Amino acid sequence: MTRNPNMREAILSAAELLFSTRGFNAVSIRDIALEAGANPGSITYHFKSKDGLLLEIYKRHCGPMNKRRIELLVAARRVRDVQDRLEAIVRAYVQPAFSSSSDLAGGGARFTRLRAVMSAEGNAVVGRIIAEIFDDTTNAFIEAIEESLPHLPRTTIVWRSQFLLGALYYTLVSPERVTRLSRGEADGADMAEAIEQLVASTVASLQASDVDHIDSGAGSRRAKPTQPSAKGVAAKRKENPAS
Amino acid sequence: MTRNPNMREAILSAAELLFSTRGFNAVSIRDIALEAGANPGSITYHFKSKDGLLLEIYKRHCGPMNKRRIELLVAARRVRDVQDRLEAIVRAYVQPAFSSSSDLAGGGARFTRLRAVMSAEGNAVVGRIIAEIFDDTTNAFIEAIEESLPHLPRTTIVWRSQFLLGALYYTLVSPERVTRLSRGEADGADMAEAIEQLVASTVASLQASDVDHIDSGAGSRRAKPTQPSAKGVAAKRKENPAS
DNA sequence: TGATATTTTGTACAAACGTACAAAACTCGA
DNA sequence: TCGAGTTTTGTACGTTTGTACAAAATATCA
Repeated sequence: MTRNPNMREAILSAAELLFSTRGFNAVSIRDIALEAGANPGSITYHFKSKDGLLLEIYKRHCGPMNKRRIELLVAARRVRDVQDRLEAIVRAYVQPAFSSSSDLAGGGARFTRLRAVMSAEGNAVVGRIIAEIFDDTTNAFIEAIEESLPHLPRTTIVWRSQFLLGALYYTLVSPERVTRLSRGEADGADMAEAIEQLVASTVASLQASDVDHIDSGAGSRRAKPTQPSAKGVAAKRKENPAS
Repeated sequence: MTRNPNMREAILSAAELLFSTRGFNAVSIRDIALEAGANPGSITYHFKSKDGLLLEIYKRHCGPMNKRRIELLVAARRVRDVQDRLEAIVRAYVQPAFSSSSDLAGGGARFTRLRAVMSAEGNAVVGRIIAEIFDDTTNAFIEAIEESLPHLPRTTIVWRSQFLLGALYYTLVSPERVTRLSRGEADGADMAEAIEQLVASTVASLQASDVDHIDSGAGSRRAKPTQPSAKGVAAKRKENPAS
């Protein structure tokens, strides 16, 4: 069908790069054309519109990434030791976000960074995709974690999965902050190190006991200390509930 | 000096709201004027340019927020029990990001969300401010954590502080994700709950032992198991180092 | 009140935006 | 080699953008 797929690929790649670093609205079609060595007109030819281009980027990456995640998750659930299994589950979620499963070289981190930026901008085009495509995968992970940590309320797992995704995003958005604050001792752009740190941190977070809730009474409370903590720590929370 | 400060405030407030939800470039000066009930021309009168407006928003919030953080940090460092102290330190960092210390009602979370969005967009105006204004405060927190967890390498603390900030940002950027994934059992917009969950998660993360590094030799390795973990967990990291 | 300073308004403009479209260049099967 | 189909190019369009600026309105103080 397409005689020269190179240009189409070049446009997708250039758009991905620019969108993921500057945001959607800060990048013009002319910017993308320049970066890709293409003519502005050929972008509308291939992708109909700027929104269409963004949509195509998502279509390109979402499938392979989540497929890889599920593959790794299935393997992870078979791990015997609870501690090791939990780590494998978290790793199955994190790893494909950094390195692309498909042939697209190293595009994984770039696409994840793109997702972070679009999420921050509240991009309307992307808004719908998120819930439809990603929630299924995320739910599979939450279920797997629930199974490994049956004492932990689902709501707490959801909160901690939110923190994981946020940490993941921000690591890709501002890696230079890690380098700067560590005074050069650590490299925020070292993806392998980032994965290890993120997995270790998240596993520890998940293994912590549930937070103490102030509504001491009913249902949702089932603080069963799994790990350390839970001493005189509670109910300090009322001074400034925020907007 | 200013005869009617209301309009100036209204513009700042409207800009803050719009920037923090849509991003910088997606919002036009005319949008802000409409939201504030002002004339587009009066925005350039008060703030010189769109960049100047953004800068003024930062000036308005950064000082009070970091001042409050340091106040809470000083108090936190005096806590005797190590566990409680660590929690107090993390809370001192998190709490002012959600609820504004100053008179501006509930503007804390909105400004923090703005910071998240600007960070994701790689906003040039803001780029400089971050390092100058925030790093001092952040370093004070890292030092306090170092003091409470002397066995943990500074680099690891930096990584985990990165994850904390990312989690904080994303919680404000996409609260509806928490609500959705928890099937309505949790409310992602419940700031008090978010703070508790975030503090608990972060304290657990910080208390975890250092990650195992593969370069088994020299210097930076000093894995001294503080908490649970560290079993057969290591060196699984080479399959796909990412871009 | 009248003079002065400050704020708001309305309009204007050059530049950049997303997109459309006809012409040119190209590819490839027959 | 020819001709149909595909891709690329160049240009042009109507909008919207950030900003400038003179005029009008408003507040402040003698």
